[in-house]
Amino acid sequence: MAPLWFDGCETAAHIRKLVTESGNNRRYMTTIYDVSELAGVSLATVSRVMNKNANVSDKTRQKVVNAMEQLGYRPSAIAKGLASNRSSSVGVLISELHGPFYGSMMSAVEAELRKFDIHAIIAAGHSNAEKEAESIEFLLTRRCDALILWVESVPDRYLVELAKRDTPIVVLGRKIAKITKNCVSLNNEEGGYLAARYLLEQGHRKIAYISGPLWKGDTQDRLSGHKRALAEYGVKFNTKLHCEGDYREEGGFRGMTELLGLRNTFSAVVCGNDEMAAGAMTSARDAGLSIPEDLSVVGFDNLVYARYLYPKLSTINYPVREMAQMAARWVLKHVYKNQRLVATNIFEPELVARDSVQQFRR
Amino acid sequence: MAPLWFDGCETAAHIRKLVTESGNNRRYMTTIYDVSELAGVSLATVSRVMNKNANVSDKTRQKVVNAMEQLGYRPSAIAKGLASNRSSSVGVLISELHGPFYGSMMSAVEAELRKFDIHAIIAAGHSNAEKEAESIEFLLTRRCDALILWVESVPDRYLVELAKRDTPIVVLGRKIAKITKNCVSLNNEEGGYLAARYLLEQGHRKIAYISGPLWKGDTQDRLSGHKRALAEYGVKFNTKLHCEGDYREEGGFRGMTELLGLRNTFSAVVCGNDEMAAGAMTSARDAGLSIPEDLSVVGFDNLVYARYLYPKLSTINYPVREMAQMAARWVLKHVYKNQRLVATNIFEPELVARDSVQQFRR
DNA sequence: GCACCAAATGTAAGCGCTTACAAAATATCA
DNA sequence: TGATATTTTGTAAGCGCTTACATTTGGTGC
Repeated sequence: MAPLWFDGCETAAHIRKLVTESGNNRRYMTTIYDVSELAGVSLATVSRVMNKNANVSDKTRQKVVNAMEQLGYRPSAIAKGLASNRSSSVGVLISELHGPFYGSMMSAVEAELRKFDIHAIIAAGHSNAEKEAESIEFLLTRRCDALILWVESVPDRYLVELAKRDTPIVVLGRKIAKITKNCVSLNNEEGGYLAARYLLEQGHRKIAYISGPLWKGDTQDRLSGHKRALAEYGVKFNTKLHCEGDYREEGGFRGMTELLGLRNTFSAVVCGNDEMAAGAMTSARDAGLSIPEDLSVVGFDNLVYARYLYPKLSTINYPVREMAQMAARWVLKHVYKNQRLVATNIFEPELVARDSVQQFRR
Repeated sequence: MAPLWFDGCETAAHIRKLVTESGNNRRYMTTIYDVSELAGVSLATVSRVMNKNANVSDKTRQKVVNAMEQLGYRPSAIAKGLASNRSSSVGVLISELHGPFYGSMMSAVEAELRKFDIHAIIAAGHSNAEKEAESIEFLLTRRCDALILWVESVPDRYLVELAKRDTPIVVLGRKIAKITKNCVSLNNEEGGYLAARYLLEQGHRKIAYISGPLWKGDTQDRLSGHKRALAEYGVKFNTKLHCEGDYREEGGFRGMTELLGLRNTFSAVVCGNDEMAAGAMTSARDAGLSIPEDLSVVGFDNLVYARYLYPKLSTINYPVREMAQMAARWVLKHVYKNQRLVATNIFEPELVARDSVQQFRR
């Protein structure tokens, strides 16, 4: 019969017994303690062989490795994190978990970090200040060693404050004056400029514009680049040809439908991003227009599938993958002291000319 | 002068002092201990107010909440996990972090879990047995409370064994005989059947097929559904019209190019998924064919962007979101004891007829 | 053989929480 | 009012690791 304290006092040690003795159902995973016991060494030694670093004789190491194998031991990242004050994970905040743009970003960050056995903990901000802040809180709670943030709604000062706290951050896709060193961003103004200039060069003068939501920084930047190009060619920006979208296919579709409904004449349209371009093209075609014969269109982002659209979409390349990789490297360097060179903070967009734009002929 | 042990002995208590006294750089986040001290209550009480459950008087609760606020306290999920043997996280393994299909899946799982404050820890398996197993190990290491797995390469028996261990699993998109209760899958055979039958109904007889990789289970199932439909219409499956793809746009492009190069005649093609359909359409158009006039095409998956392709793609609906949600609910029910009903294990595909298929006329 | 040193191993305290149990405070009722 | 039941609070022992420091072991050179 078990001693009196046996019932109430469920320490891991007892559970160990229960599990082995009776197939008890309580969840219990092998610990470093089990390993040390089986191998006949101390906890510290087991810890040493796990972390590869310290001096352990081959004989001992072998004993430990065998014991681990035999027990199917899996170290607990949780316990390790608590003891070492390092979680070996970095928080990644993006707007949505789906969507080609964020997908590439996430994928690139993850790939870069994983090379160094760092894990990305991913959260979605849904382009909403409250949810963004909440997700950041969450990541902090998870004790990430650093944060890579693609945030659209939270104000600059919030990020500036955040940067002062214990967890290093890098802000992606946004340039904030007081913490430029923590920012990796794109020259959106130039992108907007390139798109418009391309159309102007092809002879277009009546150019419609389906922008992203106007409250977003990148929307504003692209728009002002757009205007700069127009001005350069002496074309006045016509607000009737401007329509606010949502950076999604639906928005592009609706935008084009609206633009067409107004009986404006325009020979080309630039869209705030490729997804909207896809939607806009569908709408234009529904209205009986052919692209690019009746309407030229240029997008922004150069998503993987831009070249599978019909006609293949001319667009502005957004080097997301490179930027995401850069963010990851920043973290690797500054947080994990991996000495990689970090060079660029601001990336430049490029025009990718494909088949959706035609020279203007009247 | 500080006592002798002060230098070498960096306990959190000392760091607390160092940080406050000298702005020392060591990372230190406020702990439950700081809160309890400021509020003038015990650790247990603070823990109680955090977990909302137990009996705490309003007065005390308020003191604690104030202290937390004042200190900017953020509980450590790591410490909590260690102490409670629950990480409040479930591991999600998918093939790729990018791509519209997995994006939807991930997004749906995350949304469902988040309602209950459970976090998804996401990992990629890259359709490669070794990496899949490695990722599973990783998630186990992270002490996830459950695993939701979309795995393609790891053998059935591996999963059967895994299911016996301490961490509950649910397998998505794959049906495994010995653990059907843990599986949420699609009737792929029926999907393949529906796609082919649709074409046959429209009068097509020479039907090409660009499948996914043949080693994948779903590829096989769809293919056999395809053959079943052909047989029903007395059409012989022509291996010369079959081409193995990779479920990606590139594969569809290459597949179609190859098919066309062989100078076969066929009036329609069914593609293993929408991404390949997009690639195939591009290739066909490059070869001067119009769709659907010269070639009808049907896809599989019904990705969000399928209806933005040109022409709008006819395809088979794969209810990923619903399935992902179901997997999440399974976990919520069985692991977190949230009493939601779980009904379906096998989902049925449906034909979505749009514009990429035309009645056959010779 | 012995002193000495480096390498190998062990000891034990601590990471920030949870939780069983004990103790104290308050409410309830005769 | 005091005895008892109930609610609120505190105490302290873990959770599975890391790591500073102490101790042991096994070579060296003389």
